[in-house]
Amino acid sequence: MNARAPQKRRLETRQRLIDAASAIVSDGGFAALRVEDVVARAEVAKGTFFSHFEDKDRLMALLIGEEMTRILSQVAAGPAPSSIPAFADTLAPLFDYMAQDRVVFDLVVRFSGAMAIETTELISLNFLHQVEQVAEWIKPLQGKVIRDDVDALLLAEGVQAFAIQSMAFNFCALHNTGTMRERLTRYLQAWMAPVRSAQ
Amino acid sequence: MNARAPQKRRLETRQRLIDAASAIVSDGGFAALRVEDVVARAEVAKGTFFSHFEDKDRLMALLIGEEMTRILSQVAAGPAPSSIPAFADTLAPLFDYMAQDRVVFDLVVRFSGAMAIETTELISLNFLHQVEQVAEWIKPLQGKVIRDDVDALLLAEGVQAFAIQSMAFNFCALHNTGTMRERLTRYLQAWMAPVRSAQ
DNA sequence: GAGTAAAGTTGACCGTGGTCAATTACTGAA
DNA sequence: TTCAGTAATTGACCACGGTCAACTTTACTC
Repeated sequence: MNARAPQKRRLETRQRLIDAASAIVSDGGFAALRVEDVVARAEVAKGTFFSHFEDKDRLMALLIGEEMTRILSQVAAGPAPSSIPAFADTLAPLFDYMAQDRVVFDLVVRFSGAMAIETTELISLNFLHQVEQVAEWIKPLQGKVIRDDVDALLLAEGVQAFAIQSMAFNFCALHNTGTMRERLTRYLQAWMAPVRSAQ
Repeated sequence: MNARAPQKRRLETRQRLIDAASAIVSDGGFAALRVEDVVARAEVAKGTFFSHFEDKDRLMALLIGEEMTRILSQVAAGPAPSSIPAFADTLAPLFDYMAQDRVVFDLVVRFSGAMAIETTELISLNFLHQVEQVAEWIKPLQGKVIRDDVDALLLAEGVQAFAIQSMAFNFCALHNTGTMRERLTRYLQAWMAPVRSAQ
């Protein structure tokens, strides 16, 4: 019923593939990643690649997901933001990584909603953790510098939505005024600040 | 300096390609679209396809953009929403079309920020028009059922950001509770309602 | 150690998007 | 009408992701 544990050989092969791919990406970027180059560098046959990864995108998603996880845990270990603009600053390393490259951004968006049921997609999990982390930061600030009429989790989801929007605008020819962070800060101010109705 | 006007023959060929592609999409969906099938149906050579469209994605973006434009103008011709939940209802035809199919959604997101400078990408323009339209709807409601401490255009951009987020969650294995519209309505309520600070 | 079933790997092969030098059709000037 | 120059089209060709039946290695049983 449940699968047998993989042999040591398989784990080594898998690691060789990942290492080869990482090396190629680190000089040349994701756009330069070719499956043939990966298997040549890892000294395995092409078929082996696809026995380890469903497709090329999954491997890229794995590499990106690992890096995002690393960055997020670093961010989470640091100090919590204490004001609304500080949220954009604190999360900047993560967002800069996602927006660094069109290929990366497209893949992140594509995989942020997991591709299929029952998957353990790193990027998708990372997005969940992001939201949880942001919600944790928000809670103690609610009623002070952040509105408290809305659930912290919903606010955190909004932060993510606005972050994606800001990143997309960053690549967009029609919205080329201002930096990503300025734009995001404006959104977050409007989204999270306690508002006194004019009425 | 500026290019000569295209010959009639060229315009006819282009239309034949578009018609062929439309026909294939309408039975089989976007996932079934093959360039070879399109050129076979249009009775032209493969090279002709790529002299008319930069790549296959641009043709798909064109078809999708045309449909989105049609839907948006229909929506714009209808009655304006007069409450926050009504925004989700009024825009539903547009969002349903975008979220109907993974291929469509991915392409829309990819092209919503135009791909390059100086392009006239329909989807990208459509997004701008969407924001303008939504802002027009928002303005007369500000100070009544919608907050007026934030610019209508910024609010409209937020509507778009939340719509994308809701659609993405719709495809996501990890967020499979509730419909897209319910989710969007919750966001919009929090985003646009006049809020009295608890403080 | 021999036998064998499952895991792991291989590489020739295929599908499909995209290229480009060669060819054909059109246009406008003389 | 002729002809040169340009627009439009062609299809053989390539690049690259992905498949799968055959083969090799490993792990387990007796």
